Amino acid sequence: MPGMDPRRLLIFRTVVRNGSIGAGARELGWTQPAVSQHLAALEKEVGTTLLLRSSAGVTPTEAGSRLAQHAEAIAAQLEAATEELADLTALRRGTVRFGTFPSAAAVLLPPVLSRLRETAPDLDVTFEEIEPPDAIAKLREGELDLALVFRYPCSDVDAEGTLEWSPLLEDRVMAVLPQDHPRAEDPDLTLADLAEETWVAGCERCRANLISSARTAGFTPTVRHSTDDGVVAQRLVQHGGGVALLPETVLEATPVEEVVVRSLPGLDSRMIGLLNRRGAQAIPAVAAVRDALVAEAAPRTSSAVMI
Amino acid sequence: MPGMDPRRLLIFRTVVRNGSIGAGARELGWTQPAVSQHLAALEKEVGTTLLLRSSAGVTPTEAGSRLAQHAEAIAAQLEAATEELADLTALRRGTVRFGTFPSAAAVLLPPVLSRLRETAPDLDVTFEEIEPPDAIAKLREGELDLALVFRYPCSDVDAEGTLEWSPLLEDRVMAVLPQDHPRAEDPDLTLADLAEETWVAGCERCRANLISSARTAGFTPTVRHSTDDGVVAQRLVQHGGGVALLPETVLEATPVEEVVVRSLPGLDSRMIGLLNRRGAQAIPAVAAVRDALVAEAAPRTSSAVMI
DNA sequence: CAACGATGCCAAGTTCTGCTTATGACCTGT
DNA sequence: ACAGGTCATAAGCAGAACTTGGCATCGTTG
Repeated sequence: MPGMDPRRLLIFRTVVRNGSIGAGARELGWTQPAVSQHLAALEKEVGTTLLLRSSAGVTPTEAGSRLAQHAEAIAAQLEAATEELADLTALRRGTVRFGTFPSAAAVLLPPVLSRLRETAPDLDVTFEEIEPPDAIAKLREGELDLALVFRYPCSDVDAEGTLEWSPLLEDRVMAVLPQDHPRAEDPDLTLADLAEETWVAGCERCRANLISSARTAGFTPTVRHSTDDGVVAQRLVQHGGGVALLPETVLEATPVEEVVVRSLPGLDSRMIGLLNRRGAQAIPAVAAVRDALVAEAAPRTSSAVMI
Repeated sequence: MPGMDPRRLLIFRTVVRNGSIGAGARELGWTQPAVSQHLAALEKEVGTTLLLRSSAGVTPTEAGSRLAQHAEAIAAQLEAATEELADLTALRRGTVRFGTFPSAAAVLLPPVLSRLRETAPDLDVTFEEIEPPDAIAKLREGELDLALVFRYPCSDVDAEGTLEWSPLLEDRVMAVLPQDHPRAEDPDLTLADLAEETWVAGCERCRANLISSARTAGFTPTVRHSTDDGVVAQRLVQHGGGVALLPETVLEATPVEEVVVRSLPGLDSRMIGLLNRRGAQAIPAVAAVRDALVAEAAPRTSSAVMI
């Protein structure tokens, strides 16, 4: 770090621009001796006379004019910095790197983006489909600003730690049966009644939820197929591949007519929410995206948790 | 003036470069809370969160990284400024605008310039022939850094005021007679003996000196010709145009064989010296030129006045 | 799993920077 | 000669800012 106080450099600049110490002091809102002392200190710091004093004011020496030029450049840089920061805080600029899990990408994201185009037109939102575990990693490494993730009650509280979790809405898990299933329309159907079925499991974490739910219902599911694609899962069910548990948003995003969707007692919901590094909510651009998401999620479920 | 303390900006920069507040503090030679407080103040000043804190250190927000970039630019500018100043004080750079009166330009200047080429090869000396009165004006206006001027004892102390005078050497005034002058070789010749002669006067100030000297010798000279060119004056004397008073340096610079040069009692000397704005001696480049001139002038006369 | 080491923040105390007021010197112009 | 401009210096005081000490949190390690 150079041994020159940059504040004094700026003071020096205003003095040079004004042609006299007193005038510079007035512009700074200070008294003349204050500025005079600063200039003396600056000259001591740089070890050279910068100004020739006379009763008519001051004129810079050669070293003084060169230094004043540098000071001008620094002042301009400061000006630019404050302006850029103002733009960032006023959302006239800013980028948010946003990651969401696939099914939310289909359902929630488009309206949110269009909402943002209105409220913060100059905000750049770069968006990425990403599974929750990877999202957590990327958030930690600072490669992502905000992530829309889901979590099942059974899942450990994750390694939150430095991350911040804001629940958005509850995504009910539904049972999906083939149309010709004998109890497809049975109003008294429970999860335990499906103990002997073969199952189509979803992604790894959805499968964990299936197993957890089944355990509390008293059985261990026989998993025949595994896919994290909602359509594939439903088609498998449709064609007799088994039964499945799928979240409501997935079923809403990619409805398949030829299957029966049932809400069963004892099925958990998964929570959909936002994840970000602790403190990132303070970043205006991030907050803007969060607000848009909250506004979009609110009407979707009465049990939505506001933040 | 932007409302952001540039020192804090530099502190912020070192913290970002180090990845943690503590490490930044160590580099600055401070304690961690000191830096922490500065960062908090900076964030308050700009109204935005700049760093995301974690137990692993800090990572800049978007605003933080942009600001850090500006801070880098400012630091570089400061670095460049200190370097340039160091060059100026070390005489690795620098320009001196130097003015001298004509006859000195011929005699003193060439050796001085060659001397400077050795001691300060990267020093720019721009040189200008200028009469003392004009030199004073240009010094006042800051268009000249240093001037070599002469002054006669009779001349008022000039309007020194804000200017600084350093005597260099004494320039004796000599009488110039035609070779066929009846008393050309008379060892007892005095100025009073030339009362009835007609005179060739020099420049305005030299003429003033002639009149002043003549008055103390008891007569008023009859001036027939006037010229500020030393050669012309001597030629006029040679061809019977009259007698003249000319400074030694002029006679030395432009010797004319066919005249007789006499040192007479009661003739004043003119002082040759340096003039500069008060305080300009502190400028290294100016001091270098002055030193070279002093070194050059010293052997020329035993009565040289050192500074 | 507990302890350690790293990170950060906060509160309180003390040092010292830095601003003000007051004064004096100097040059300029009337 | 004096009034009005410039700047420097000295003394005093307030607030900034650095330090010390204590604590919370997180990640790692034995």
